[in-house]
Amino acid sequence: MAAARQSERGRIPPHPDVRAISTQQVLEALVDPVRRHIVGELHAAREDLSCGTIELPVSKSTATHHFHVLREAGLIRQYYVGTSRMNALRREEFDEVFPGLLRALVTGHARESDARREA
Amino acid sequence: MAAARQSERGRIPPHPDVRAISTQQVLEALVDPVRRHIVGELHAAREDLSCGTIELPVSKSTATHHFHVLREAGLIRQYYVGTSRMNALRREEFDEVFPGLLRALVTGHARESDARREA
DNA sequence: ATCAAAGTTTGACAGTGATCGTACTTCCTG
DNA sequence: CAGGAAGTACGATCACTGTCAAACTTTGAT
Repeated sequence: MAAARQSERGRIPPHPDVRAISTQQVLEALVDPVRRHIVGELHAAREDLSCGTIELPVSKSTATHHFHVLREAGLIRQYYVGTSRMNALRREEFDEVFPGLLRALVTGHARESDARREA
Repeated sequence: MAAARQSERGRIPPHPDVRAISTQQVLEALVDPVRRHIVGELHAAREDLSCGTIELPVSKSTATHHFHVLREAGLIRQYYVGTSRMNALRREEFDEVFPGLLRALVTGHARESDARREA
């Protein structure tokens, strides 16, 4: 392979193997509402999203922190496209190790978002 | 009803309606490993357990705190029998509002307990 | 060559929550 | 009724984590 693919250029630290992630780590990641929002949006969008396209009520540096935590918890995979860092939900991989968990939480996310909108 | 049942005597504050519990509150309750252990034990035991019969690596006062959090999060129901405070997992109720969540987490609990035992 | 856009890194700060010991309450038993 | 068992309540620590601003890096456009 003569040239590294564009997606690989932006030295993003290696992603963890989901099988090496503990329930503890996953819950610590998902207990934060901002991070749960990110996961919910990625799940609903059904496509990869750049950090910037997900509206968050925090500063950019804080957002970076949250994406970092999600990546370390095996929930998202990140790669660069130009200057944008893309985020992909690691659905299948995650589901194999924590069956039903993502579904259960995203259900709650959707339900409570609806409730907010109706209010 | 001439006499209050024994179970009702020990003024335990009223239990919340599970439908009024947010995902946020549930996750804050379950992110703590001690509390997850309690839930796991209640789930495995398939019967109500007094606070004292669940071994915990913390002091009594801290244990009280954890049971309190679980009760407020709609995960357990408490009642007195003599001087013992019994704890019942609110399975069905909880499952109706957060379908799949308990199952998903207890699965992880069991799996990781097994891993520890094998080591 | 610049410039702007998109994120990252670093350091500091503040709020929260888990923890403990001590003192207190209730209930059962001898 | 005295003693013990089972928890609770209260305050005080202490560590962690979410937050931000400021300075920096990399990439794409003009």
